[in-house]
Amino acid sequence: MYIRRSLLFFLMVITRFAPSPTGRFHVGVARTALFSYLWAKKNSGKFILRIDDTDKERSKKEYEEEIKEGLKFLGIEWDFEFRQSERIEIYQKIAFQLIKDGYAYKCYCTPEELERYREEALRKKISPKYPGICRNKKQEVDEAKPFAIRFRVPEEEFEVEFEDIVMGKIKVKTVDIEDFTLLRSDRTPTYNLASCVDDADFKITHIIRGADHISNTPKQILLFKVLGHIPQFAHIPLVLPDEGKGKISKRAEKEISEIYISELKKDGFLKEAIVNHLARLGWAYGDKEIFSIDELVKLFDIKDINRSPARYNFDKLYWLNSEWIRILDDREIVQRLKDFMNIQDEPKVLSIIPQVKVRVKTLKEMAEMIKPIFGITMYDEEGKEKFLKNEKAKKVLEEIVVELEKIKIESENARAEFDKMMKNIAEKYGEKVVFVAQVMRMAIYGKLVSPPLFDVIKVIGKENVIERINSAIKLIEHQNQK
RNA sequence: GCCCCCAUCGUCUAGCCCGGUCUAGGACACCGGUCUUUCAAGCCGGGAACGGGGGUUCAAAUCCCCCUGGGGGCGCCA
Repeated sequence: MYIRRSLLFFLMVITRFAPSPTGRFHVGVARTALFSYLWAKKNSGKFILRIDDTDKERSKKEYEEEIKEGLKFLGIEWDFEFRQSERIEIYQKIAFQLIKDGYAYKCYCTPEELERYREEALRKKISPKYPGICRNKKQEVDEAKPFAIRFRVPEEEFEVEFEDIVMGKIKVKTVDIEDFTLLRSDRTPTYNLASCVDDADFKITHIIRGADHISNTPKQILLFKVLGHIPQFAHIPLVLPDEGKGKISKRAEKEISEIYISELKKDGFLKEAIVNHLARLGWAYGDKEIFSIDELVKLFDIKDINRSPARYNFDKLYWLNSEWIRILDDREIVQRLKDFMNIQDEPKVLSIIPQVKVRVKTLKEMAEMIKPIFGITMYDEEGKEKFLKNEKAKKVLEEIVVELEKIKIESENARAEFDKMMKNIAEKYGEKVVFVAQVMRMAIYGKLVSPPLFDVIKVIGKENVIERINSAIKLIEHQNQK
């Protein structure tokens, strides 16, 4: 499916997200994907997914899968996708053509030699760029020796200048740009070559990528000029980890699993919240905090992105997630809950959602809070110790059984009757209502925390509740015997 | 060492471009209070920032310079 070349084609915004499948899909990468996607959508353009897998050593299929799954989960859909490994011949052809046209040359320096130059330069504290040894060598010599192909940066001293949509005007002198490699000695293309060729071929209008690519841009512009297509650039500041130093990808190998999209999904974060949070990192729209993806498409603008790096902030993500749990329709919540618990009786779950959704921050927590409705698998130890122990608790429970029998749960004023019952029992045993409530909560839910008791009873059903209370009574008796 | 970028509460940010309306606004987090059968949520309130130094100007968070601090890059990685 190739994008048709038409008049529209030249006006259309085309962005791309070009991850290299050499690592997991984390929030930093996801944000650049999101921004590229938003910009394309906002302009009714196209969004391309390009897998930059020219590094065959490090590229892994599993990472590619994780990236795609992550994008799908977040709702970032692409119009077209391809892999650079499928286009190797194209890059090679162009590299050799560039030699013919005088824009590139063969470099016979060995990796070992280059490494030596580098180390020496670093030791002498001078710029470790390629010294241009092969630049003026006769090109036909040593045809049998392995060679790489390097770009010939113009001799004249001038400034390569570009207007970055986010960063503003950036100028770099040609003397500060080295003769970068286009094709390796094993004939595989480097990132700079493959990336520019593709961006030119697919007529990418806006390259939106991380700020770590700023220093590649002047090189690429030189190459783009030769290729005849220069996109606009928008370099977005990197996302910094929650704490500590260095960029997120360098810390990614470490223990922080919360930065991976797949982990966030597993932990019960909603795509709405993640997207919302990602968008607000380095971008704002007045005082507005909650953005749906549709609103983002409308309101987002690359030029409003901040130039300073933002720190990833879990507290805010949690807050946004709880907000989104409340915003989403209860039926939708039930569907999404299926990844976290087995749901046979949907209506039952649905009926308790309103009481649960204000109490949790993630779907995972939500599932945990709902599960006891279908049966107590174990009693909370601390709660058992506190409320399911002595004779008084037993008496209270027995009393509850008797009184509960009298209440018609479905009737109009059942809730009021229930409240009155609790109060009366508390008074009778010289306790506060809290005590009675907690004893009951432990008996029917097995936990110290639950949705309001009356709602729980309604969902579980009076018969089952009484059964559970009787089990709890037996538990107390059993413990007292010991 | 060289190159590029940045700098407002702890964090994300509004304001900065087009100086006065900023006794610097919002949000998260935090701390009080209130409500309450648990836990939350809600409501009310609180503390909390223009990195430092020079200019320019009647007036600077806003413009200029220096310093400091932070980030990124300097591969036959992407």
